[in-house]
Amino acid sequence: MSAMSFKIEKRAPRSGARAGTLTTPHGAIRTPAFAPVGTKANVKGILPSALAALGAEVVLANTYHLYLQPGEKIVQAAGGLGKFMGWQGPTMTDSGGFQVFSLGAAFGKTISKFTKEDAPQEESVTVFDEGVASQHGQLAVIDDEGVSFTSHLDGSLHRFTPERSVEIQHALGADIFFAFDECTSPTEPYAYQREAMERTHRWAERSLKAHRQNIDARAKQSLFGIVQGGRHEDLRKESAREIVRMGFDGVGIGGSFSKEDLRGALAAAMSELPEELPRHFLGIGEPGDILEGIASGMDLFDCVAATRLGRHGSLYTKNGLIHLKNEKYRNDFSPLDSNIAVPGTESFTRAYVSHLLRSGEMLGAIIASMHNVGFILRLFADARQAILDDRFSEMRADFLRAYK
RNA sequence: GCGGUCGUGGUGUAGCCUGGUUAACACGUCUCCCUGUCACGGAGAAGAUCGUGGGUUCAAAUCCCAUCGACCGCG
Repeated sequence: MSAMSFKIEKRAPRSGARAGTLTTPHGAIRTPAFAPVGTKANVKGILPSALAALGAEVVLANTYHLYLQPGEKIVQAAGGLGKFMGWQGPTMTDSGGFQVFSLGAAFGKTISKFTKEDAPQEESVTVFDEGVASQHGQLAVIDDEGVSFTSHLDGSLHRFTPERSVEIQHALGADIFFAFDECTSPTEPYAYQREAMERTHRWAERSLKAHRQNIDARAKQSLFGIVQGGRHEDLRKESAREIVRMGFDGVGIGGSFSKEDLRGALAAAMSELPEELPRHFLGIGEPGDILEGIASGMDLFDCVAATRLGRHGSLYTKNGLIHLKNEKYRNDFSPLDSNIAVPGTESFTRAYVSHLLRSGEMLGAIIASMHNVGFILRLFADARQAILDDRFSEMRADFLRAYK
């Protein structure tokens, strides 16, 4: 018996889009839904009450970060992630797989969720042998059992295995958590993508086993398996089949893509997923990618872009991204987005927030983060309503026409 | 009046003693970037005829003289 239930209420007629409700022990999530990322048990710059006012129904935090600081025992002692951070709704935790690679091995190097096809192919650093590893300040050593890595905080050595990741995530206590996986660089060759994918499958099996052995956790938490396979459609299909076969409560689509691969790799994975399983698109996204994902049948998303872009001075608007630190916004006294009012930020002008950002005031980052998260949540709300009203394709086309 | 210190991009400084390719650095400015987070970030660009005038020298931000300005001390 799963700790969670998922009900699909409406399917779009001309795409894979669907609207549903995911019910967790801490409340319902109306899908398609966006989970703002609260890595270290906080969505940067936004109070939980404000987050709820913006329309968020679920928050995603991170195993890697909370394990390193303050330690999962503290979060457990607080009564779990939600209680610890003062968020009353559903929560999720990511397994730490992605972070071990993006913050450990590649810390400070060029690695991102998306790669640019025209960018020079930088040597990716995901695997070191012991000898080489010991000479690096940052490292991640993968073996079949798990990953040894150094903390990005103090360089200390740590080790994650699928069982350990599950154990930590049980302590964190989120309603939904993810199996520990290996996230490969898209520059790795096909043979390595296959090898990593198969390793991720073995880890998935072990994660599931570890979860099933904990009766208490099983009653309260749901575990999602992660589909890998890089940009290769055959691997994506195979991975989706394997993950589904294992019997997870839901499925996450992981890995890095190039813009060009997104649709194909996604479609390949989706073709193997049963309808009733909730699907989470890990680390996505940007408005265009979100709509692509929804059209493909994804139910859940999480992404740091909204808050990170906001902190760095970029704002989503109905007409596209704007950079508030640009000269022209110094004396632009118009609203942040004249088309969309985001609760709590309606009264601020571009000139004012531009000034706050330029002068390093934290309120600038807060307002911009709130605006962006509110914008994305509004996009999801609109998409969901459009699906219910049988006009998702039109809604998507309309949005993209205005959003350049 | 005398003695001293200092005048280098928007700001603060380095370089000067031991003259020599496109005068360096920080901050600021401008533009771009950010997708399972490294809060306070990354990349690139623009911007100074080195107070002014003369001199020495193949060559002066750098050495010499004068001059203007700022500051300090003594009258």
